[in-house]
Amino acid sequence: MSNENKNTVPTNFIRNIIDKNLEANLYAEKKWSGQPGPSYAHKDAPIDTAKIRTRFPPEPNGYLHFGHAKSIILNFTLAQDFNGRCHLRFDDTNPEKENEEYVKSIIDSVHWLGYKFEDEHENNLYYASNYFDYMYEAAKVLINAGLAYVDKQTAEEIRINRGTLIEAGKDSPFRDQSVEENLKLFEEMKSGQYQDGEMVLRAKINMASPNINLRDPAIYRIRHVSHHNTGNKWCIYPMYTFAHPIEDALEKITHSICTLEFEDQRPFYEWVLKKLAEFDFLEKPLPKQHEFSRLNLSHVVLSKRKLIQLVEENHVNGWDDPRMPTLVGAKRRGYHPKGFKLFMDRIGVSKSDSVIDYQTFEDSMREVLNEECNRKIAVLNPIKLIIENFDENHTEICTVPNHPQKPEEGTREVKLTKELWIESEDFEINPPPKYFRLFPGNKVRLRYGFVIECTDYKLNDNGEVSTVFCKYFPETKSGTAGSDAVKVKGNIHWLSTKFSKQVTIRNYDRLFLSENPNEFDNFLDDINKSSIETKSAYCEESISDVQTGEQFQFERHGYYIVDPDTDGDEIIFNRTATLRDTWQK
RNA sequence: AGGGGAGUCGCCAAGCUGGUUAAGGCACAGGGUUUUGAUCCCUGCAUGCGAAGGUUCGAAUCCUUCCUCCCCUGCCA
Repeated sequence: MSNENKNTVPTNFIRNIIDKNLEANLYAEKKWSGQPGPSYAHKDAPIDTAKIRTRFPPEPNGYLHFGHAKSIILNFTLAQDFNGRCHLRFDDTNPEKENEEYVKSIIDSVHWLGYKFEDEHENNLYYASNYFDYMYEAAKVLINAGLAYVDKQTAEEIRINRGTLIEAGKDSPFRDQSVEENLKLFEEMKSGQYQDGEMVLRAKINMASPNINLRDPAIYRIRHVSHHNTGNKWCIYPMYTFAHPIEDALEKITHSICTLEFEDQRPFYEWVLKKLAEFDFLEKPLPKQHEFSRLNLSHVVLSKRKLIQLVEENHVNGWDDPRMPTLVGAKRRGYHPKGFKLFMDRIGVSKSDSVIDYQTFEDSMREVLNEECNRKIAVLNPIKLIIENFDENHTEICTVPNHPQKPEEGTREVKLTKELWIESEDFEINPPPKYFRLFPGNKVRLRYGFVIECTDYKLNDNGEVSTVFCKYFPETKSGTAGSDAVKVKGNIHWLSTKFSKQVTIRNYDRLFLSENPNEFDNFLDDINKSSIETKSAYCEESISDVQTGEQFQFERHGYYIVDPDTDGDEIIFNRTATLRDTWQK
């Protein structure tokens, strides 16, 4: 099936791996009972109808950001394209940081991107915390096999004895404790007889391994903390390194895709699965971990810590501030799910560290917004235009297409009168070279209306242009036979001062000035002080019945979305992106 | 003697079981269409694949050495 996609979607190393795995019939006998579980739960189950299984495994300890979008889109499209399934699994093994608010937001964001993990056949929404019994069981399998032990060293001692990057570690004095003793202590850990940090369960591998992750990693710790899902049932919690491979195996994941920093972890991931399969706790085929490089975007900060700081120190207005690179922020900004997908297609998936130009992201959004958005007229920086030879009691109806490339979207009417608002940038007293908008003596077309010629202008007390005067050519009405009798290069938009509505505009710009804000000692020093500009503007009358979330292109300006702050009296628009502008000043 | 990764056009990225002129996208530059200086359409854009050697009729693809960058010493994920 990837053959069909080769023309549209570029291939990547993960697709190649899956192709090979499928050719090798690796999953031909993989069973799936419909519910995650160890070998005994799947033993008599039918062959899995899903050709592959992937998963998106967020920890519910924050809001999803653009980097997560890359992972979500990767995992879900892989599942779609290869006739598989993608699970949404909350990796909630650390009760201290996680909560239900994040769970809800993450589910919303995945849905918003357009992905479903549940349908009439399967509900693939899972929680690692629902596997705690299995993990406890798995830990005992390792203990019984002499492959795990309870260590009473302090955290400090363990750290010191781990050695360094270039020196081997030292064995724990508890490393050769009997299986019985380990079983007893682990049981006591579970039943709450010890304080946080008093002891820890460790895998017994090799304290001299050059890979530090294999120097007897901790796999269970004591935390007397209530868990958002399991409440007070547990006071011991598995570590990510131990829990994750088990979660994948229980769910029969075939391809466990994560970012590059987990590469060193892969040997332990494989160790856990191999051992648990040896003792029949898990059955083959086992999941395989594959790593790709995480998303880096110029002018954007994506570290969870920094995002939290931006919100908590009020440098932005919350997680869904349209300037935040969160998915809730993106939604409010007007960035489109289809734009995210196009963007991901464009940047590809590889293992090399890369920084993508923000422009690539923004341009992907422009491409889908151009397609998706109907047009409206708005005057953002108004000055008055008076048509001297126009009857002041006359209202001329102008027919305006809703989308120039999509006639099926229909037309609407806009009223033209003697007194209009036009954009102050569309008039110059002394125009720069090649300027073809309005200036004294020049002709332009009032878009969808008449050709006019500038006759005069008036300044206000500050010396700024306040009013422009012109005459119009009645025979040049757009859509009529003689409309092109007078040729003009320029074409400007306008709104009747009588028939227009005042709205509020929030023009957003990038939050950080530098390409890489992370290079600053304090990234906050790089914040763009003018990343938001709020102003009042005029919009055509047809705007009055819009709903929150509706998006438009304001012709010759950019893409705008109706903000949730909108209420009956005041319509608020957020600027998603400007139009491309090749007319450089 | 730490280990694990990565280096192909300004930014991404195919190709890498060696074989005609090194895909494609974005950006950029020209041209065309256009009642958005938007969109759209055409054209151009690496004798070069981190560097140097080597093997070969032939190397981005194989070998050797070197250079640069990223990740790893949480009872975080």
